[in-house]
Amino acid sequence: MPGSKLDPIDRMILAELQADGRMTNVELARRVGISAPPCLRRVRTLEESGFIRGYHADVDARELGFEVQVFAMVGLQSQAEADLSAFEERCRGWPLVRECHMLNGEVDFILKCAAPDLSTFQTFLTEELTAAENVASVKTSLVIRGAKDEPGVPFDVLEARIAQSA
Amino acid sequence: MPGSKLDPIDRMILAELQADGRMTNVELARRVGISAPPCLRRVRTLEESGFIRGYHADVDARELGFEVQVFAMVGLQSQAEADLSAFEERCRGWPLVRECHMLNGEVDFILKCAAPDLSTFQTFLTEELTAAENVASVKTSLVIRGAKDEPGVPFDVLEARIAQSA
DNA sequence: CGCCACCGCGAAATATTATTGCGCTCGGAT
DNA sequence: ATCCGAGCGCAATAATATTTCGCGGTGGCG
Repeated sequence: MPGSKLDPIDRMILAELQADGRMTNVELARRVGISAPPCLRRVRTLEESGFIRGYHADVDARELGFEVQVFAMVGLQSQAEADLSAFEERCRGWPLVRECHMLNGEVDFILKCAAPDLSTFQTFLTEELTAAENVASVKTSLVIRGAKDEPGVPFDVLEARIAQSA
Repeated sequence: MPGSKLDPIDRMILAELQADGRMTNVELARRVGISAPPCLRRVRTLEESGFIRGYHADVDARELGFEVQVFAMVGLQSQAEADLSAFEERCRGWPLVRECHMLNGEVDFILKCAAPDLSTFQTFLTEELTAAENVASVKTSLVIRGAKDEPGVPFDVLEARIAQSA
């Protein structure tokens, strides 16, 4: 069972750093109830073992002029592994594509895209995405507005789950 | 035109902090080519003016036991503003819902959900989401695997755009 | 029951970093 | 040409991160 190797303090650390990735180590240590050195050791261990993949500033795309956010549902002609991988690799090369997830169901992939304006996205859509090899269908939906955007792990759910299994 | 108030150094700072949110200020200053104090002043300004919304550790959900990721397409019965807001507010209250975006097209909302296992999600789906007031239809797609996940701004696109408009 | 190796912790010392204040320079406007 | 403001770099100080060291608790084994 993944997660079992983590004690409550580790999970607190993860929750705190997810909420504020620039918290100083002393503040973090204070919040989780241990002193700074072991706290830092725990953080390093969590980083090296892959529980923490990295730290990122959350930059406001709209403020920077990226007014357009689009979800694109992509269907492929062939779902052979080689063709799936090829499409994924192509997505990684497109800067406008920020996320690419493979799905079950009628649609093969969902892409989250960001663009400065509609025409930039349209150009990408018609000349790159739709035109790409093996792409059978693309359905796009513009994001009107965002209501919630908190990537990461719901630690309250995790704690509840651990409490019940104890 | 948003973004015009930022000079190339500011944009470099944003790009660096988006890539590594825990970079020390001296390292950041070194990379963008100025000394530490003005660099820190710029970062503070970017934070206060909202270009930087915050910093977050990127926690590996799968390692923590959240094996299930699902996209849910939700259609409502009424699209009156009050009903849309009510649904958004409900989404903010659901821990399993990590993102909620309002869309154009046939579907009203797309939700990105994370759950420890399928049965937890199923319970949420049937007893909470589908059962919620004003919800007309829900279509879900399980994420088989992720191929790209880099939320944020494609700064290379931004720079190209600024270069051409200069 | 007692002994010993093994972790993880905390306190102190050191190195690194953040932060503040000040004088300088470069452009733009009068 | 001169004034003025914005932004920079430098130096000093405060805060923080990081390493080192010794202690106490725990589990395995004689």
